Amino acid sequence: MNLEPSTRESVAEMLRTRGITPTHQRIEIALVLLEKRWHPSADQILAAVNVRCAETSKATVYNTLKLFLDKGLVRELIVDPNKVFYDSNTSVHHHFYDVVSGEITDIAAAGVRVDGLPPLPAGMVPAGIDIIVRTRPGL
Amino acid sequence: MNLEPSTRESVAEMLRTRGITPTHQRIEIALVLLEKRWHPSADQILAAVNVRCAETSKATVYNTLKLFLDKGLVRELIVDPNKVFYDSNTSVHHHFYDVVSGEITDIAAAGVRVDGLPPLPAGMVPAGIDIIVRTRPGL
DNA sequence: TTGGAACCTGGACTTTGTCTAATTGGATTT
DNA sequence: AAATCCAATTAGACAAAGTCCAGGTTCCAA
Ligand SMILES: [Mn+2]
Ligand SMILES: [Mn+2]
Ligand SMILES: [Zn+2]
Ligand SMILES: [Zn+2]
Repeated sequence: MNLEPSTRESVAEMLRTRGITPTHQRIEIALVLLEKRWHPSADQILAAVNVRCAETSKATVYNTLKLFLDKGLVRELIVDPNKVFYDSNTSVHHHFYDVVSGEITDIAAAGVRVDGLPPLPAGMVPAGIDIIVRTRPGL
Repeated sequence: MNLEPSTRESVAEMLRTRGITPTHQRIEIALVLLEKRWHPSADQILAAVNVRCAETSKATVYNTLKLFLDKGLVRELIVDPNKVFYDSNTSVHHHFYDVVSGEITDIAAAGVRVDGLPPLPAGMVPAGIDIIVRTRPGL
């Protein structure tokens, strides 16, 4: 997903492009995911979608996130033992993770090079490399 | 933790070295963690410790894992959305993760080089780099 | 022998996420 | 416009992983 000025209509169009019927709830969730560069959990998304009044259910948030994941609109970040975070930036990149505050920051993939990895286990095909640089507030 | 022929006594000694009073349960759990090169979840550890008869409780397994983690005997692997895995190999290394079977394989750190990472966010200090190479059974 | 500290335990509880059966709503047909 | 249909949504029950606590056990030192 790209970070551009997102009107409800442009988001609907983008969903259609990817073969997703743009319902009210799906548009709201997509808007929340795109509204800024962040890495929200399902809970945060639910809360953000329902700031004004409850219009979307927990089940729909989970259903929609799984749908978006499936259609490649969103990426899961497994970084915290307690919850999954969602990343609307689907281009290849990596993350800083502040183990104290839980804050996540993007690392652009351009320039990052990993050398010397051994060959994959027999019969395996690559499905992505995650680099997580864990950090802590300085001494 | 090191992978050596582990008698109950040698494990007890090792725990003492790290300032951990070696109780029956803690020794059993350490033995399970060391018995082979694997990356068990808390559940698997509980099961393994209790193969013969139930001698250790869930609470103790979680308490002990947290204690071991604290004392640097064990490392957490955050790789699966559903459960934490524990790694008795505390030397710096990385992992293959088969997203289908869930199998985890070590990648020796020797030879792996990461270049071009941006500077850490202001005021942050490094707390470790995790590289997870996700794989899938071939086409 | 007794007192205390550390340790262990069952089970209640919390959090995150899944599932299902019932309902809604919007497009399509008539 | 009314009826129809089906995908999407929903409340709430459920499941899995993990935490917490109050009471019980063990062990050691005095
Ligand atoms: Mn958890
Ligand atoms: Mn979960
Ligand atoms: Zn990101
Ligand atoms: Zn490992």
